[in-house]
Amino acid sequence: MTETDSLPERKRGSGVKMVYDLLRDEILDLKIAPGSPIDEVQLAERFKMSRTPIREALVRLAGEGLIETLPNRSTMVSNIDFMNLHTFFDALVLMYRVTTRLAAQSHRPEDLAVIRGFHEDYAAALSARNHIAMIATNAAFHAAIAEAGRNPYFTGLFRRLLDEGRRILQLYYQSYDEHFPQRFVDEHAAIIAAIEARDIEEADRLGKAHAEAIVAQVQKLFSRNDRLDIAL
Amino acid sequence: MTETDSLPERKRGSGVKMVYDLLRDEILDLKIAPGSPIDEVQLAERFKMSRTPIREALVRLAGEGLIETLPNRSTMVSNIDFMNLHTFFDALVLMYRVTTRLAAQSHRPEDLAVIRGFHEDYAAALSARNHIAMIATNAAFHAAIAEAGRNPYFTGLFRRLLDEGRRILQLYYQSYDEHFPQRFVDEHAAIIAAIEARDIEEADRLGKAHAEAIVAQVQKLFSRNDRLDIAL
DNA sequence: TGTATTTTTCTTGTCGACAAATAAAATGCA
DNA sequence: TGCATTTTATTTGTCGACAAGAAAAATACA
Repeated sequence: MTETDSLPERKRGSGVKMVYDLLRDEILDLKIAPGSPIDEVQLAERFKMSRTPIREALVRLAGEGLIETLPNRSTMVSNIDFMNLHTFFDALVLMYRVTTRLAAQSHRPEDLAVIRGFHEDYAAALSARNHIAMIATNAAFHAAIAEAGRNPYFTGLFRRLLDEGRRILQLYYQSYDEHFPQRFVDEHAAIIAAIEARDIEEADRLGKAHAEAIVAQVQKLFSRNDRLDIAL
Repeated sequence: MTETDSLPERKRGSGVKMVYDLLRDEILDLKIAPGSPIDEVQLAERFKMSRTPIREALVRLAGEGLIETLPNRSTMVSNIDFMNLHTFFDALVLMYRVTTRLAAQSHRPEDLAVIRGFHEDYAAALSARNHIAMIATNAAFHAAIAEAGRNPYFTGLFRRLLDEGRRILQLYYQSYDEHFPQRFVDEHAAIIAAIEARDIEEADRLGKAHAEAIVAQVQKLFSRNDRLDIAL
């Protein structure tokens, strides 16, 4: 796997960010399975740098709860907490509602252009049956709505939740294999309309319904496999 | 300042946590002013360890937004974002409401004992006019309520908000100098009663009112000093 | 004297090496 | 063979040193 550039010239300080970003994506896209061991030395030689910057990237990931560190022993990708899935979804639904409300209330015209952009990206990703792009653009779409609500704290919290949810959605989408429902695209369109009309209650209602529809399907999926895949 | 233990025997891995905890408290209790520079070398000799574990602690703090790092140049304690205070308070009020509601809904008898314990600690700290203890016990009180709601995600988010708010509350309490209002204690008692009665709507209402009362007073304080202390 | 350029200084970022801690393997013993 | 104990191996945590980058100081030049 020679996926690092050949020239050893690297800008001072860029290594940490590169390793962090890459590992983060690999974890959230399930390219590295939950529970997988992470070896500092291996990463160091893979990226052709010392263990120090690798370690810094790992400390950051641990701070976000994406990896877990057993003192003096090993570090591994965090497991998905299937036991408490519903608590995660409760938080997600709440944030969907709050951000959609705020967007309906405080958005500016230029925000809608950004939101529509991601909306189209999502539709395109769905047509192309590209799991990873669907998840990324869906998150970008909702994050853009949160941004339009103009509350940095909510936006920050929401982004964290969306990222955490990437792994779960990944499993969900993988189970489809074919034929994604067009419904999500339509719901997104309806949410945009409500925001543009500054109809706060309608936006809230749609955000809630949208989130709960997703939650219901994910829950249904996992209630089937609960006992089988408990390790993954 | 010889505040580190004399024996050089330190358990492997404990240094990072110690530095992290200590710096964190010093920052949140405003013992280190926002904007203050942080010198790795200085910390290293203060704690009699190498820069490596110091650095790891700083990376963690940076991950929480408590310090900011200028690439290749310097690192300093983050400034309090006075411009966006209201967005922080909106988030805080929401979390007060949500956690109080959930506690009223899902608490178990043993939770109430814990909550009451912190309630009494808070009352004692208020009588003793101990700013720092008041803030700590107040946060512990509300965190205990969140725990009783049995949603780890909400609890985690809420704790982060409460910690972030410690610096603001610190300024707020410092402005009192004397004579703290008994009202907060009474409001806490009312919240406990509503939770115990499992009266969700009342708990929500009280949580909202409690948060908004604090917010209103803090806002009033800062609208006075806004232009003066903008640097701090 | 005032400005541009070089030099110095100071802090961070990275490295290679070593020590501690734990798990795994090997050994001893009944 | 089965179990306890010692030895080895592997991985993490820590260290001291050095190099890069940027600001501050010093110098050159008009």
